[in-house]
Amino acid sequence: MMTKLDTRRKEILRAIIQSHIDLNVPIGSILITQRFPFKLSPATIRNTMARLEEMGYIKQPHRSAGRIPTEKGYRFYIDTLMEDQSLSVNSDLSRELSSRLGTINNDSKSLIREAARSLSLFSRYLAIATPPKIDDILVKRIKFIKYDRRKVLAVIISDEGVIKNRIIELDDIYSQKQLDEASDDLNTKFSDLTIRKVREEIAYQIYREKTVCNQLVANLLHFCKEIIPSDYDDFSLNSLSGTSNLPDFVNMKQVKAILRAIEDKRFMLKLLQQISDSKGTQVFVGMENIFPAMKELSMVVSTFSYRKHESGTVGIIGPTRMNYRELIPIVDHTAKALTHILSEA
Amino acid sequence: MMTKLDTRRKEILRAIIQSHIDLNVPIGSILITQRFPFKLSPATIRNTMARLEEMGYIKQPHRSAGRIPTEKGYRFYIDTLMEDQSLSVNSDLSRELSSRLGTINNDSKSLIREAARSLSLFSRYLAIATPPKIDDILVKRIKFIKYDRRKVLAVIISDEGVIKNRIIELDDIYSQKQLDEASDDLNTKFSDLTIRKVREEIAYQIYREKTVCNQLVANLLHFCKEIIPSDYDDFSLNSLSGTSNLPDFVNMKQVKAILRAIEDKRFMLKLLQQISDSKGTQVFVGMENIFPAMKELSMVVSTFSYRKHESGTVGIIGPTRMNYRELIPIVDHTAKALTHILSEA
DNA sequence: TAATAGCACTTTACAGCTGAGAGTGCTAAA
DNA sequence: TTTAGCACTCTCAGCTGTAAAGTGCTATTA
Repeated sequence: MMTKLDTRRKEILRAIIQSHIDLNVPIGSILITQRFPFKLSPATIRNTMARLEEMGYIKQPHRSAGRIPTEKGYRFYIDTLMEDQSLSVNSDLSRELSSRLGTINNDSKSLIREAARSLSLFSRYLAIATPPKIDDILVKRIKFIKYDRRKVLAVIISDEGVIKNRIIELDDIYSQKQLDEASDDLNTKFSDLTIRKVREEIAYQIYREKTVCNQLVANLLHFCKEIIPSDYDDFSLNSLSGTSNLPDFVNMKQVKAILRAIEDKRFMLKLLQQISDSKGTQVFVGMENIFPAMKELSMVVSTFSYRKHESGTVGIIGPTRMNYRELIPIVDHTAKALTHILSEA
Repeated sequence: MMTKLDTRRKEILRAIIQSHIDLNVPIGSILITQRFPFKLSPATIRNTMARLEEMGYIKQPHRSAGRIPTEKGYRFYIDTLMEDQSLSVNSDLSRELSSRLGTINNDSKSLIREAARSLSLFSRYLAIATPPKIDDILVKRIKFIKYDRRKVLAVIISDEGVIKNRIIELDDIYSQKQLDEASDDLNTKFSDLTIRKVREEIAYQIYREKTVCNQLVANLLHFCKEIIPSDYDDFSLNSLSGTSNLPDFVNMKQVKAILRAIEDKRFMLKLLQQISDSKGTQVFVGMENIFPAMKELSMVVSTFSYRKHESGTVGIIGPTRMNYRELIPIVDHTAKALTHILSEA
């Protein structure tokens, strides 16, 4: 008996949430009886609603209004009530997405940016994408290219291409051959370490300078220290797309909060940390845990991986009442498509 | 007599515009007599206002409201009525700006981004910055670095550093020496041409393939064609900062319009063309000429130059009633500081 | 003759009121 | 256990009246 009651409650909760997602108004008992074939009178629905409210799944904006889902309600809906739609939508979107990403020649930056753009187009919400964490990328080679009397182009290369380059100016004039020797020296030290390790190693080498016999190498080491990037530096790579969709679903204060958050490096760092720990598509309902004043917003986000290394993130930010049933598969699929395209290149 | 009247009208027009900038309300005749020591009665002010309205410098939002400036009024104010403030403000801001830009090591991208950030901070409006047009940059050298069996890193270098790099995968295995020869070959053709010229030249060379004797060179030529950037491609470099300031001065529709415009490459292209033709700081009052639906917005924008080449732009977008007297010098000074820092590196 | 004071008129913004509509909880009956 | 009925609550849109701000016109003044 208890079980039967429970399933009914679940059904009604689902009905309320789906109705609220569709209509964006507080949902009353009569509306439910009209939209769903429960064969129950409004009064019965009301009783159940009262119970659901006690349990914290729904709430009233004010006395004598319909109910709207709480965050707990959405959470429960997403985790256990919502039926998967992944296949039906994909066939259509999948083509479109693939063709959009397919036209980009294998430049990972543009690819990630285009993924964000597509996602914002499909979802009509704000899309964000962050590139893979660079701290864990393996450094393949450090190369110095002479291109003027004293000017040298320093390039740090990983499996995935150029991580960073910078023109440096040396005190003395060196030949390309000397530079090659120096870079060989450095490469034996650093190659196949992660960027994080390289940074630590450089600091250590500089600390006990004695170990470095060659003056040029010592110089270059100091330059490397400056050039070596860190996750924290390079958030310019964040793609966000669809800011023009923003005003549709939020008020001024929220626009402000969102844009500030996204401009803010620390927020993005926090985000990355939260997400890249666990793989797959995740939903954050009501984001006040991560960033205050975003509490009426949700984020659907997924990770993609770039070759074998650490994963980047793509996702959307939208109102808490967004259509999770449609959007979760879209985000999921976008991330998978990204992983696929990036890995085959 | 006519002259005397004219100067009075000018004074009153200035008073109206400055009051409106300060208070953001329609300005009535009594308010003017209170805020300015004209020694005239409100009735006289009213008569003058009626004349100014006939002439199109001010208008009433509705019958029996105070007057607000028209675009023509702002234009006249900026061009002839506004007294320069450049020195007084600078001493303070100049330090702050220099210290902010000074901490950035000479990476032009970050520098431009930081300039936009500072500008948005100082102005409390939306700041934008576009890097120099790349079409007119001189290509210094094209270099191919082998780093795996078939994988080669192609780097296009100008005076200003790496323009573009990309990993390419060749069909055959070549030694670094072969690559060097090939790149020497290409360099004799392309070095010291502008990017635009190089693009044309590559197209021409590919067209009449016979001239190319070496198979490797022919291959690389095709890769170069893909890699060589164009102005239109690379608008990801646009910096905008202070989007969180946006909601303060515009309504939802405008937020939407602005953000869409800025995400839109074509808009930025149009902007660049309009501006980089003439040097110095310019003001666009009411921007509907450039982008429809931005008509209640103005843009103060200035150009900076990166070494001897084409200039980039920095500026702010704000409400038509922004404080031009303060902001024009700020934008102007930011552009000059950028030019200065970029040129000394 | 230019500047001013006075006055009637206009328009907006705002607060307060009202009725319709939607929804609830409770109670009594099926 | 479910349902019908009912009194009650709350919001929303629309209307009204009033105070405030500002104007243009006209008669008067220096």
